[in-house]
Amino acid sequence: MRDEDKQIIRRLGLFQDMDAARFDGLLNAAFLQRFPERVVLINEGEPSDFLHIVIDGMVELYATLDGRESTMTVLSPVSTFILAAVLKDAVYLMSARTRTAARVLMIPAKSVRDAMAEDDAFARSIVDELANCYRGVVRNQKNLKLRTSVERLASYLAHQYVRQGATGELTLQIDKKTLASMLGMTPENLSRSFSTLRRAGVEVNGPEITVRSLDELREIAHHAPLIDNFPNTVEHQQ
Amino acid sequence: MRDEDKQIIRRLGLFQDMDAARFDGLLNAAFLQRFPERVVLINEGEPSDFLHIVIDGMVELYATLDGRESTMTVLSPVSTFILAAVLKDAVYLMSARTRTAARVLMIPAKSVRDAMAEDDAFARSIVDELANCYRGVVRNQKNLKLRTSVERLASYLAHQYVRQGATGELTLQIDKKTLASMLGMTPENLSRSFSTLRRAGVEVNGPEITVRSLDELREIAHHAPLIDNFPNTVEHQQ
DNA sequence: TCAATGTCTTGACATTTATCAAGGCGCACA
DNA sequence: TGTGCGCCTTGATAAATGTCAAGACATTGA
Repeated sequence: MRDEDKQIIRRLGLFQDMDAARFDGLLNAAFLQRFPERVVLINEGEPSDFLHIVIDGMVELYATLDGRESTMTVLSPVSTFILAAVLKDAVYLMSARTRTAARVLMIPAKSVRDAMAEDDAFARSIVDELANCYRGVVRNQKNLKLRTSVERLASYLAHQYVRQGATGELTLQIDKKTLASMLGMTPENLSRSFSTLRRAGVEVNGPEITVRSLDELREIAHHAPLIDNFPNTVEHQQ
Repeated sequence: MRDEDKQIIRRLGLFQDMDAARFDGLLNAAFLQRFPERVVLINEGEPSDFLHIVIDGMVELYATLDGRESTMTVLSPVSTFILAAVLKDAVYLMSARTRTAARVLMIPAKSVRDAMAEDDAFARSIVDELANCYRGVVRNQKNLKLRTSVERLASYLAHQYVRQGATGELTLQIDKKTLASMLGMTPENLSRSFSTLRRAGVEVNGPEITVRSLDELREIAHHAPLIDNFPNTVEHQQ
């Protein structure tokens, strides 16, 4: 494992207060895997063997019920996922697969639990991380229950607009089918939602989106800090 | 505060490993409030002043966006809520109000944070509690995204069926308007979903429900342990 | 006792969302 | 250079869900 990657991980809120020797020990037990796109990393229902950290590439968390499937979120670097399952030594509630070629750090679950048991500072960092994740899911659920699908799309675009530098142009990081599922609608519906937003100054060219006015988008979305503001760089996580 | 109530709280997973003296200190700083029904305890957006614990009665957590409102969950004793906001010293993401007359223990947020900073066992109990809550919300989100409204109702009834002793009879603990909102539908829709379930042996008499067969309900709901099983007695919490 | 109120249900209808089918487009690959 | 394939869009239609209005019923309080 490259020292550069080690530094990236060390800088994560989860690890930065950890005892140095223990951090090294944890990473020694871990391994950095390279995966091609569309590889399933985790199946829901399986026991949690590893804490995963996306170092590079994009990873989708999704869930299934009978034949159905729904994208819960898409993670970009650097994000941990399935922390809660690892801590509880429980089965995964979501599945995960790569969307692009990706590098994923996998830390044995037992090592994480042991580190938490021994390192008080690490235990407190975990509290902070979990609290963040928890609040992320709550925001997500509010988004789902309080907004229509067009509003969710507008809110998503407004979020990406800011995240990608507020230039008025943004690129969808994920394909539209996955985006649709993440926003809780069908691909056909997403297409139609985009057309609805055209009259609000949203132009679509494949994955390239032009936005006339952030405020207009936010008005449509009924922008609300208690749903849309992401306090840290932390994205949605399991 | 009655010693009996103290014992109840002490037995919660969150507090049972805590240093005894610190537990007493925490409770001394706290106060047990009695509220009539329909009293707003918390408004979303306000800074988190207290960790709340429902000792008696029912408390609804809900969220709003512009004029809209949605019930996130309804808590019964003994449940903590808004733990994450307290730990992060952040604003509440949800509002709370009593549904019945209720007794609520309120522990000053700063006391909780101080206790976590000083008591390592308490910090680890918090990790466990947050991980539980987190997984609860994830299950909830899967429920919302993967099931139709009739299926969500069937799943709710199946859950209550078991929870209330699997006698074939159960009583709705909350009014139907709130239940509808919690399940993500309108009251009218809930009524119609109940009629749909009639052909599956569900009889409704006001809040009294008779269920012919749990399996039948579960089949309709597409029962799945990874959504519906509640590992501990812990109910949904913030 | 009766009016007033709130809850729940039902019907008619509108809107939203999903499904099915077809076709355009770009891209990989033979 | 096709040719197939996957992705996306569009149209037609169906299903699910929401809205509005009315009425039944129980509860409360004057």
